Amino acid sequence: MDDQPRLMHSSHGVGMAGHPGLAQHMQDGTGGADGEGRKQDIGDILQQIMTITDQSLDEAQARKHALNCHRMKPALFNVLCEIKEKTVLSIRGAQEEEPPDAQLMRLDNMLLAEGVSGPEKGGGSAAAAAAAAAAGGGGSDNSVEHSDYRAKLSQIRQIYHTELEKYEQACNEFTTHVMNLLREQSRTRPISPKEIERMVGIIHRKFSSIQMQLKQSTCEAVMILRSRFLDARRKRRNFNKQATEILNEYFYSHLSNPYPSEEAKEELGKKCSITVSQVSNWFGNKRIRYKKNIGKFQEEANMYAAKTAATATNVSTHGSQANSPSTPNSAGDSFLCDQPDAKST
DNA sequence: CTATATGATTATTA
DNA sequence: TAATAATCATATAG
Repeated sequence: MDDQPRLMHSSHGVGMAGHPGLAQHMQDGTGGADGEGRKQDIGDILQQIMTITDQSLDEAQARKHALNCHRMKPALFNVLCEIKEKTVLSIRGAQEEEPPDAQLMRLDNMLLAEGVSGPEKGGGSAAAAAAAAAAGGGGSDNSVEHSDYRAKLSQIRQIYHTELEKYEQACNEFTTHVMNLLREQSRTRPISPKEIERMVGIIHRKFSSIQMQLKQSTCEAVMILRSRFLDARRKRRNFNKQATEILNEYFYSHLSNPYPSEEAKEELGKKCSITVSQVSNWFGNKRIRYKKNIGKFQEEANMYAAKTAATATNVSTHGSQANSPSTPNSAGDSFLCDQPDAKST
């Protein structure tokens, strides 16, 4: 009873001022009579552990078998189980959280939306085309225009699925392997189902992080593909001369309020054989660019003013209109009300 | 090849 | 929700 405190201090005398150190005690042995035998045992075991890597596999197997057949083995195993039972409580509950990872969900959603991870549309390309046409609501050339896009997309899809399957398979393989290993080991050391479960969880997490990389890169590829094929900016064509003529005529003849109504837009679109949204784009661009640099458009403005004047006179058969087109902006250009900065160089 | 023109998209605003 | 402003990506002129 009074042995314990003495063990701590007796051999050192002056107690090291702070760090007793476990190794120190073990080396000292403290001269205890009962420690001698155990020390010997521990030394033996350490020796065995140190040399275990030098042993051949057969030797190790033989030793393992011998241990397994040892008559004390069941009893020792029970003891191990008991100890483990007590200590396992501490590690349980340490890692239970499994957040559904927003990043992964985003990727999944996107892949699903792009039809990469969705159901196989198979050879039913006709059905897909029909669906696309129906969705487009009249874009007959839509499917033709995007056929190579879809081809590339399905290529990506195939790669994605192949890789995914490969990872899945590898994961299963590895899991099986590890479980076999654990089962094998559970003959010599106690392994709870919980631990196995945990191990499987760890493996799955690792593999799913790999899958996440795959999904990430697939998403990137799809995005690049999209921007390459579906971005209308990449295949921009100028409107033909006549169309711009018509649009400019309207713009400069409504310079004080160049905001065509929906009806007018439809009319213009029909005349120029472009869509209403293209008309809207054109007017949006025209307004902002005109406002930004009126000087640059002066000439154009004069030209179209003259032109409309000419057609007007043509219609009215009256030519002597004192229409001076040199300063067309002097009138109430109400849409210019807010002049930010006339960048005149 | 460089600079400008131009149609389309995106973000912001009222 | 449409207009605006900024920006992109190409077309075209020089």
